[in-house]
Amino acid sequence: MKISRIELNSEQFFETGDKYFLPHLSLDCVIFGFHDNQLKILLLQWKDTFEWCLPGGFIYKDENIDTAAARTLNSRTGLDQIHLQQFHTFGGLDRQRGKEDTKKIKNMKGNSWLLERFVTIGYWALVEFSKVVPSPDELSSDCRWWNIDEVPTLILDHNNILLKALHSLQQNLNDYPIGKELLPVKFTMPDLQSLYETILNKKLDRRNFQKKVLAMGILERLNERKLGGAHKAPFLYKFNAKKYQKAMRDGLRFGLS
Amino acid sequence: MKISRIELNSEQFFETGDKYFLPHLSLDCVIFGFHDNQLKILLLQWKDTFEWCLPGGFIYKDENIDTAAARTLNSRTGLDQIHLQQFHTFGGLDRQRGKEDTKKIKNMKGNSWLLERFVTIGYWALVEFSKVVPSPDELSSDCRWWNIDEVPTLILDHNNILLKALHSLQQNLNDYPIGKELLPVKFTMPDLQSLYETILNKKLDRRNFQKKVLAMGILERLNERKLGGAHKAPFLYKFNAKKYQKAMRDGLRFGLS
DNA sequence: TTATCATTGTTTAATACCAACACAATAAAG
DNA sequence: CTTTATTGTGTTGGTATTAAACAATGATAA
Repeated sequence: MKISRIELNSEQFFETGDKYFLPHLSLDCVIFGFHDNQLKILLLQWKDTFEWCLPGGFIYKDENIDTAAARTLNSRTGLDQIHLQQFHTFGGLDRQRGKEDTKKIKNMKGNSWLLERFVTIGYWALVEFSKVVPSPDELSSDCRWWNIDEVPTLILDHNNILLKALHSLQQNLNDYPIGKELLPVKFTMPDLQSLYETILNKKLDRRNFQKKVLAMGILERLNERKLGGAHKAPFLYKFNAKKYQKAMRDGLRFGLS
Repeated sequence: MKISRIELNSEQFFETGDKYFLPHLSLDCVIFGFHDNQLKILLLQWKDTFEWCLPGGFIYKDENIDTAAARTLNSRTGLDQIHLQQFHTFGGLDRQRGKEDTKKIKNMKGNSWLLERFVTIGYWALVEFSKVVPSPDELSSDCRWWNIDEVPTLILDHNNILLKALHSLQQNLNDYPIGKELLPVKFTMPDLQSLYETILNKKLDRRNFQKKVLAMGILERLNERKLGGAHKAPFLYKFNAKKYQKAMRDGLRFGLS
């Protein structure tokens, strides 16, 4: 489905955005990628204040919130058809930009709807690093990947939102498969293990890990090895799309028997 | 903390509520209780349309969303200091009351802010059945418990919200202790097992269940038995408050080793 | 008063599962 | 060809889970 919406310039946006968007409500996306054995997230930098923040968005008055999240993700990455996981809604009283920002931010006046208090809906997404084309929006000067453990101080409570997203992702690992979205189509067992270790932030046993993920029944081993490394060449694997999706629906763990 | 807020009558509420509350945003509480071996939830009935719905509320412009949820819970049950678990935010385009409702609902006019499209934040809570004093609000004629499997058709997407809340609660059982909020102070092992079976909607093995919950290390067996039953009198237990809270914080399960 | 009943409390056995370890196979580098 | 670091696979011992056996007990009814 093609999403076509009005594009506002920053002045129009600051002054009349509340004609198009739900007031007091926003969404923020924590977009995870994986590259060079490092977990990364996509951050945006404000044009005038140079502050960093999560890529966020607003919800058109006649738009589903999940659709709005997908639209936001698409705008920053160019990607489509990505699973977005809503994980928490943040509604503290501190979620409001200060009046002093109007002095710094071009075109923003003291009565802008953006200076009101906002409740924000948090989503996270897993995307394939190499497929992303980071794109700043009208209000930002830069959009780029940051290593998860080098993220700077972000505006408002965005560092807290990131923390909660990471925690939600870690919880998710126990119940749902992961990797299809973060890895290239063909990958090795060490690649997958490294991904898990990075997200969970701990070392896993190589041999038991292999047994566990194979037991999930969502992997297919190819008759190919990844050559070029300094040592024994590991097999390449790919996900079985059907079984992967089934596991995404039904989950991998089960409760008390 | 005592919450003191303006009380509006229904006419004022319909006409000027948006002066006090965040527009387009609401919250809904799925309040679980347990009685006669049945899982129950608290529902509210609209005065004029006789439709049933989840007890919901709105968020004052200078109020934290979690505080608003606690206030709503308190208004319907009289209870304080209850853990409220936010589980999902619902933002479909169908979340809007029809214009025809103005004909049925007294004092509601066609331009009421309540007829706009709403995004709602879902919370669930576990409460002790016997301590609740169900109290309708200004707009509702009835407030009472319903067995979870006898819940009628609710307004908008409230049946779906309930379903998601139940699922979230079931997931929660795997990772966090439960029961302190739903059972009286002293209870038997069969009581606790019955609670788990009801929520999970499946039978559990009596002996293994006992071992499992005792292994959690949050129960204390009293030198008392529950007499009056037709057969062997079971021991009474109570929760160790400190250990229970620790388990609530840290969880009971751990991820991949 | 006593046998019966249904349920509870505890123990034990069979099974599945998992962390930890051992060792052979192998691609690249020298 | 030998060395090296890593990968692929198998084994082991311990732990957790499931399942079953059996004794204990409070109420009920003969």
